[in-house]
Amino acid sequence: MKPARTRFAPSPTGFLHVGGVRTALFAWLLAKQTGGQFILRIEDTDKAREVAGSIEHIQESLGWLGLTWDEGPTKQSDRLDIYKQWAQKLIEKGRAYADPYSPEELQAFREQARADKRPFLFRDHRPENPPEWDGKRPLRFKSEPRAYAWHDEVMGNLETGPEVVDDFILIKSDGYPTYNFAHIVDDNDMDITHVLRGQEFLASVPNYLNLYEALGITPPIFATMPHILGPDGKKKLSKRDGAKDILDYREEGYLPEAMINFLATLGWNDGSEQEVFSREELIEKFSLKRVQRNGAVFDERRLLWLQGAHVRGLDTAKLYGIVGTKASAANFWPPEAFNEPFDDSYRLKVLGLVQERLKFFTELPELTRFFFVDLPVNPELINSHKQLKKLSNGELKDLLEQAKSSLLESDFSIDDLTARLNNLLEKTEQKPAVLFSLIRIATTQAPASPGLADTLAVLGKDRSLVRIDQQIAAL
RNA sequence: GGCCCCGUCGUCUAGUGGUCCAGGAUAUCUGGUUCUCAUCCAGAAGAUCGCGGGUUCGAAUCCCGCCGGGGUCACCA
Repeated sequence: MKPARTRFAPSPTGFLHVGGVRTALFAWLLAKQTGGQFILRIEDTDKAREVAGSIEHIQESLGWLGLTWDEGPTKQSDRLDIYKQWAQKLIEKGRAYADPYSPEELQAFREQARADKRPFLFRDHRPENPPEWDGKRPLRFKSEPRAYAWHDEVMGNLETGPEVVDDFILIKSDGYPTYNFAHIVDDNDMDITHVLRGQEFLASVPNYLNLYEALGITPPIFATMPHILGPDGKKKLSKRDGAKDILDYREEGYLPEAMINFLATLGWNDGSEQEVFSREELIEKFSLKRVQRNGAVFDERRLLWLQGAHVRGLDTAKLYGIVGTKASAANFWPPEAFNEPFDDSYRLKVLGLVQERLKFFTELPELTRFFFVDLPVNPELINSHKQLKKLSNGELKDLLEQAKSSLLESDFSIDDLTARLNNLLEKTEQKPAVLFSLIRIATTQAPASPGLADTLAVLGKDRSLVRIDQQIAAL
């Protein structure tokens, strides 16, 4: 496949949400797959909607996901002269004219069209002798409506009649170009080969096609992405539905690999039954032709599962680097994890034990706190245990004393601990559900923890015995 | 209202005329894995393929109609 030059062209109006990121991802995958370039372009032609800091925020978001750009960010506001030059060409060719109407007059036309239950077309009101364009009025494209049939890599073959082509605005009265005009000039200037964009632009394509012709530009390949849907399965996912800033997922401790896997398989699959993909596999296997035409509901439970799958698949040492160290700008450990005498080796062992039950990283403190702090005895853990609550305090104490005297002799290796725990089972004639539960509760004071022998081995002899004593004293 | 897009288990999806009274994953439920949670394994339940016609020996797959949903008709992108 020839090298593709794709672009992601957000407007700096706030944070990036999953929909925008997925479009960026697909464009990036296409560029990587073909050995082409991925370009970041900022569509800042609407001064009123611009939000300070969003350009940096967008770059931060793409950076987190590893969607690095080869060129840009280029701001459209820096290219005003270029749009004016192309506009001038259109004026000279008689394909652009000044819009003589006031906003109020325009609004009246629209309302009339609405009342007549017909679509509004500006060209129905095209002035016979438009004033010369002074840069203070909007400049409109003089369309030459005709029917179009074109191909969209995702949507397939599309066609429309001439009735949908209209005289849209090229340059606004503030001197800035519209998206409709600027993106065509820019894509041409930047040699963009594939334009990926959301479904909301589909209806405008005939207009663009008409403009491409007037400009003498060969259109790029179009690929229209279906919407990502909210929980109702109908409308586009919105902030109201909980569409979050993509960087929020970083704060919650999601892996960029999991997010990318999730987004890529929301509306795309390779035709096999594979669900978990690495970044490299996505680059290799992605294809626009296999992108769904229908919208897909954003289901965070699927993201959660994928996150777990990626976390489990990671080398523990690598995961350790990701959840952060004391020196990191941010880490996900409970603060006590950095108290004396806990070191990297201890924390690494703890992480190894909780890795398979770790989903997003903000869960790490509740999963691991008891490895770093002697939690107070929680009587509820025994009182609510369906076997332990039947035993008297004397019986419980006796079991713990027996455990203690055996563990006192142990070297706390996994093998020795396992052997001793099994011996205790025989000696006390108790079921694991009783004995192991009791020791587990005594040594962790947590509703859930990794396997008993593993946990004891990591806690070590001193901490384990202190906690057993603590439990005995509380009975 | 015009134009355009879409319609397979709750969700993400496989499927392009027969191997599909529809496969996988997830979510849910059940059982197993010496203790809890998780993982893992096994199993259950879950879709008259939006509806109705037609073409065909045979249709989720092709054709027509309808219904439902969405997008668009901005000096926003």
